Formats: sequence, structure tokens, C-alpha cells
Amino acid sequence: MKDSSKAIKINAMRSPCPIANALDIFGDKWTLLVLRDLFTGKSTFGDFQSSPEGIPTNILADRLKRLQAYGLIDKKPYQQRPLRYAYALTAKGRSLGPVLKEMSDWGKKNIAGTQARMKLKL
Amino acid sequence: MKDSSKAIKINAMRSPCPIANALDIFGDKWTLLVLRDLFTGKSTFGDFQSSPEGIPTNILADRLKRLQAYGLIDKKPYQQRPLRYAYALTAKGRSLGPVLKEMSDWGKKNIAGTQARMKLKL
DNA sequence: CCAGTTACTTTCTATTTGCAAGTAACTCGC
DNA sequence: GCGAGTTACTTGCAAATAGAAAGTAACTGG
Repeated sequence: MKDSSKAIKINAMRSPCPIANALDIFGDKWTLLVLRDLFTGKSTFGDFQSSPEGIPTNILADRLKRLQAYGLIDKKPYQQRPLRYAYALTAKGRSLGPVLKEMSDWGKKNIAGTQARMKLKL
Repeated sequence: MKDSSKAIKINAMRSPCPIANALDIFGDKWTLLVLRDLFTGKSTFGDFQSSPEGIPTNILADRLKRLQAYGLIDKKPYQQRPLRYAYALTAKGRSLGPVLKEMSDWGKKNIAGTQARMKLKL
């Protein structure tokens, strides 16, 4: 039996700090971009892939698995033959809206040349 | 002459998205923890090092350089002989307060076993 | 049946992380 | 004034992660 899906490993807590623990979930350069896309209405693997940052497909597959493991998103088939899945935010995932909002606002104010094309559906 | 301080390289923009650009500055597992410490009143290399997450010293030195390069912190000597520096948030760095606040609030609500010991001085 | 599409997985190399040890410039106690 | 201790880093190296590119599985539509 070929185990094609490597399990996501969740490490021990680094500290009880809520910020440190949040960073263990989405403290990298890609995870919040996938969540951003979900907040703008995107839902399929191809949707995320087509975002302007050009996420590598192996990273995308890994991040989708991690987000599921942490309960921030779930996936359900939107068609059979061929089987295709749509990813969606869970309530927990949706609760990250204000974090994304603050980051977006901060970026717009403090990084020259940035602009939010799509509005997040909070 | 031995160039002991490797320059921080700032890559080209991945996209005009403010979130993507913000992540290029602090999208990793350590940068925001250093900022958190600054928000709780810590200021020296040793202060950051002694936080419970145990940041490796090479990573800490690198992150302090990056944060300076991006204008979020600055350092000034607080004593001569031996020369010692205190790091402090710039106005731009302090403007990240709401982002930290939202992340902390989210973590406390959504990650079991977390608790904020120190209050951020926003 | 054959090109095209979608959603991934695999391979392989490059970059980053993190542990441990080393270094520089002092201070303090004896 | 010598050796132990402190602070603030840097360096070396192995391990983990990222990223580019190619491969695969399961279809569809012509």
C-alpha cells in the first residue's frame, strides 16, 4: 500500500503565548495567502494556484492539508466524475478575518506600491 | 576587511497585495515574537533570547537586522564600555500593534492552552 | 483515440533553520 | 593582573523546508 498522503505533524507548544501558537499555524509566507483567497471567494486548487504570487503546487497541497488538520478549512466534493473538491473556511477559519483585515490595512499604509484589488468578504 | 554583517536582501514584490507584502516582512515563526517582546517592554538581545520560545541566537541576530532594514525598529547605545544597544520600536513598528492584538485575541479564543502572560503596551 | 484540463505527487536542488560552539569586549572578585 | 563570568553576537554544520520542474491519475470533449 502506497501512502500517498504524508501526515501533517503538529509539534509541541513552544510556549503558552497565543501569538507564538498562532504563528505555528500560519506563520509562514503562504498559509495566510490561501486564507486570503478563500476570503475573496476562491475555492478550488486551481483558483489558489492562479493567484498572482504563484504558489508552488507542492506547497499549496501541503498548506491545504495543514489548514484542514488545524480545522480552519474543510473540503467537500462539488462534482463526481471527475471527483473535484471545493475548499471552504470553517467558522474557526472565518474568525481569522480581523487578523487578515489588520494586516491588509497595515500593509496598505506602510508598504509603498501595495493595493488590495479584491475586497475580503469578512 | 572582514565583512561580518551579511546584508539583508529584500526580494522583489511577489504581487501588489498588502498581505503578501506584509508576509514578506514578518511572515515567519520568529519575527512577530521579537516584536511582541518589544511591545511588552523588552529591549536587549538578552531580553529577547530569554523569552520562553528560546529563539536561536543566529536567528535573533538576523531578525533584528531585518527589522531594522524594514524600519520597524532601531537601535541605540544605552551604555559605552562595553558598548550595549537597546532596540526599540519605530512609529512604523508600533503601528503593528493592532495586528499583534488581533492575533493574540484569535489565539486565546481558538487555541486551547494558550494564555497571554504579559500585556502588550500598544 | 488523442489532446487538454484539473488536482495533485514526486524528484531534486537550493535556501533556511536551529543546535552547538566560538569569539570579542568588556567587568568583577581575589 | 589573572581567570571566571557576562553580553552580544558570529560561525559551522546537519537537518528540515522551500521551490522549480516534471510526472501521474482520472477524467472530458472532439
